[in-house]
Amino acid sequence: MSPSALPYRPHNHEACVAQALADARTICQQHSARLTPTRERVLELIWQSHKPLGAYDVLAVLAEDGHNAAPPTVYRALDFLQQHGLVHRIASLNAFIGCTHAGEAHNGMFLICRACHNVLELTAPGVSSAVSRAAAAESFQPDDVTIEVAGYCPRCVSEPAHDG
Amino acid sequence: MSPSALPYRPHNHEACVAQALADARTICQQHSARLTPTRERVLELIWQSHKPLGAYDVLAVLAEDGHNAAPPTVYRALDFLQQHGLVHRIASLNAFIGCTHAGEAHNGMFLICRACHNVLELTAPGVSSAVSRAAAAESFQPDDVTIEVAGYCPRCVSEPAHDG
DNA sequence: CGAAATTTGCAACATTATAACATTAGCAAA
DNA sequence: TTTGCTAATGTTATAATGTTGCAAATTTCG
Ligand SMILES: [Zn+2]
Ligand SMILES: [Zn+2]
Ligand SMILES: [Zn+2]
Ligand SMILES: [Zn+2]
Repeated sequence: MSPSALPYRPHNHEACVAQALADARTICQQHSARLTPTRERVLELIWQSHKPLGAYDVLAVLAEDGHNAAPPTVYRALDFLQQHGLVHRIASLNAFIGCTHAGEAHNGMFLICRACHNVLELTAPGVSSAVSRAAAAESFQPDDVTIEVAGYCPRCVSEPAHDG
Repeated sequence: MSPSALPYRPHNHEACVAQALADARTICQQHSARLTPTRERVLELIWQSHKPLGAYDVLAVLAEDGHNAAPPTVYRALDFLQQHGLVHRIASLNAFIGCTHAGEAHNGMFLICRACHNVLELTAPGVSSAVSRAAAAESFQPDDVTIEVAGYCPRCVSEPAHDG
């Protein structure tokens, strides 16, 4: 494994974005869903960093684009992207982040840095199975699992803060 | 263990409330914190059922009480109660629920029924340790862990819905 | 008591999200 | 090509949730 996951180290982030957009096109085609210009632009904005973006942040950038959009436009695009597994909503932040496992069946777990605000999405099989067992012990049938861990990323535990 | 956890079966719920309030008094005393009438009333309202209650729901009941409260009153009371481990906020619902492990060190995991809206708080050591391991594998230092599982409770998997 | 700290009241405001309805774009059958 | 259908978008307004700032009241403690 890498010494440090993507969000925490310098990398060619344009490649992240390009890959995400390419994956999105493929997935939407497979789903017979239309990745319209607005939807694609919103996805691109969400991917502009590894930090989650609020719906109104997206809205503001669209406004800079000259796209005179209202809140429903953004929320609809985000709903669409969520539906097709391209973005996740982080409940504890009321914000959205690009899915790094689009297309794969996965149960995301999010590591949210309180200092630099980067978010790392993990697939943690051990966690998923532990949750399933705990739910099963109560005869509870899980449908959707939210796991969000706030704390400090490897870079920020040592140094004060990184906005990278 | 019981065949079915408390929220899912008929029980003397007044006893739940009374116990919660008694525990709260003890805990606040230990913390040298003041469980003022407003705070106690809010805690009682949160405990009125095993379903989470929104801040504005609390506000509405206070209004019925004749207590002319504004949002900050409720949010401050809720903040206080959270601070002392007496209630939890459910991020995926923007709502609050009484803590069933007040006073004990614990990492809550919440089973949220989509049909009857009851919430069961569990202490799941297996889950906590799996989360810790997953975070450690990324050199991430966890601070606060949110685990919320939406799905169907034992009663609602079979029958259409229970409001109990 | 009287100063300091905590708690509350209150008004305004900020942020996040949805409802309702009109309009337009994409696509296929007549 | 025209018609008719569905999905997508535009538009306006509003709902729901949460915060800031300051003044007044209450409690604590010397
Ligand atoms: Zn990147
Ligand atoms: Zn960080
Ligand atoms: Zn009960
Ligand atoms: Zn249920």
